[in-house]
Amino acid sequence: MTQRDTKDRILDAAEELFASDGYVGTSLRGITTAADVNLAAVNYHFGSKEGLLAALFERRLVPLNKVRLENIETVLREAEQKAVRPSAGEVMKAFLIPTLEFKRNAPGARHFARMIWRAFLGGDRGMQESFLTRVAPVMQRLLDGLSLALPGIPREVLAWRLRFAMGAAGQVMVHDPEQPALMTGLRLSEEVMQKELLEFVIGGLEAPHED
Amino acid sequence: MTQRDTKDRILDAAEELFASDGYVGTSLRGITTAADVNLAAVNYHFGSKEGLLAALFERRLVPLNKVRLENIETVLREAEQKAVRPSAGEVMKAFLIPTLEFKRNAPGARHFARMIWRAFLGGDRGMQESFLTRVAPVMQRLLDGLSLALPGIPREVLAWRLRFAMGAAGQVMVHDPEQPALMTGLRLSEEVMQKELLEFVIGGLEAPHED
DNA sequence: TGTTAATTCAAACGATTGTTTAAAACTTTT
DNA sequence: AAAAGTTTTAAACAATCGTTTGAATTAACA
Repeated sequence: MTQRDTKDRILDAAEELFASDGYVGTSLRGITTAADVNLAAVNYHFGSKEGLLAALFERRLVPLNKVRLENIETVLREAEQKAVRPSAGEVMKAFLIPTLEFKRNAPGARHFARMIWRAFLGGDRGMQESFLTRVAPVMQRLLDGLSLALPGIPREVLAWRLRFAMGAAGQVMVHDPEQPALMTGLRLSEEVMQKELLEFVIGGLEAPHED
Repeated sequence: MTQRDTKDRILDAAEELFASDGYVGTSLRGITTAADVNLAAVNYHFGSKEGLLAALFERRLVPLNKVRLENIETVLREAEQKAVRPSAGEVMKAFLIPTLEFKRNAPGARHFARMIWRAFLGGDRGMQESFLTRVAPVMQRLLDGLSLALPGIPREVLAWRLRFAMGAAGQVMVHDPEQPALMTGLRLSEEVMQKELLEFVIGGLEAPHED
């Protein structure tokens, strides 16, 4: 089973390099050297550099999105059964908690998390497209949930608040404890940091709205 | 005065291309073609591609930072004179309003704004460094102001909340109305969008904090 | 074990990258 | 108007990019 070995080694090296140097900033030679495989292996196993990127998305994002969507649906279903409104915090946690866990747990996933959020936050062009088409359905349901939770706030406004929340969350996702800090005084543990993110995001989502 | 003409044409073309394709994703040939100047002009006038980037920062970021810092100092000084605490909203507005205005007003500055926030949000490596060293002093004073405004919240937590706020603000800054939207239902005018950002950010900064 | 298929390998492909060169064209100064 | 300085130009530089090739090697099946 050298094949699966080679493919996985390439995927692992690629997501680490894509995360730190970006898609265009990473060369196939850099990847194959890090993975200790032949240069041609990428084109043999994945067809092209773009094919490699697609395989990375398939490996991690698809299962993650499945969990996130299920979580959101569960919150919405339970609220409906009890005939109460879900809270903005519940809805947002249904999305954010698996997302944050995903980054914290799997060691390789951490790099993928950085890569994916760089794409979202406005990074490489090619990445952004592959990424957006895959998360769009999750975002839709998330927005549905927030609409239910905060009926006093127009949907367009909520769409923007959701995007703001994503921007804030991205700061945790792209944060690398090993890298020099963006600001001094950012020395919180990952867990505390994530609790703080939830506080901030919920505070922002539920902020009073005037027309 | 063909010289100044050439330099400015290069700067204008560069900030537009850097904004949409990133630093590594943009070639000098693309820039010089768009600027309608000879390829060698970049190296002649700016020394190198990196020198061009530095010149871009110098042209826009330095004066912007000056305004932002003055605004923050004014808020802090006035609060001190009145012997009251500044509000988190006041402090944050002192930074955000010139920032958002900067994007909205100058037509070329819009591209620079996108470029700069892409750098902050985790884009190109070289950009991030040039950028961070220049905004660090502004961030420090901003954090000082927030510490005054919200004495009940530890400084490390505030540092993270500030970073979250920057992540949220980045979503407005990188937003391009001409580009396909990240989510459906994001069809607000720039002004409304900016008002919403302030609501969200202040709500997040002032969110209740538990240890 | 012999045959076929899948994988790895070194080498090269053309295209594009940032940068340099030296002559030509243009300005400014004397 | 001649000289000196500045800017523009076309051409080429070596380096690197993603991709392809065909032979060498390994694995799977008969």
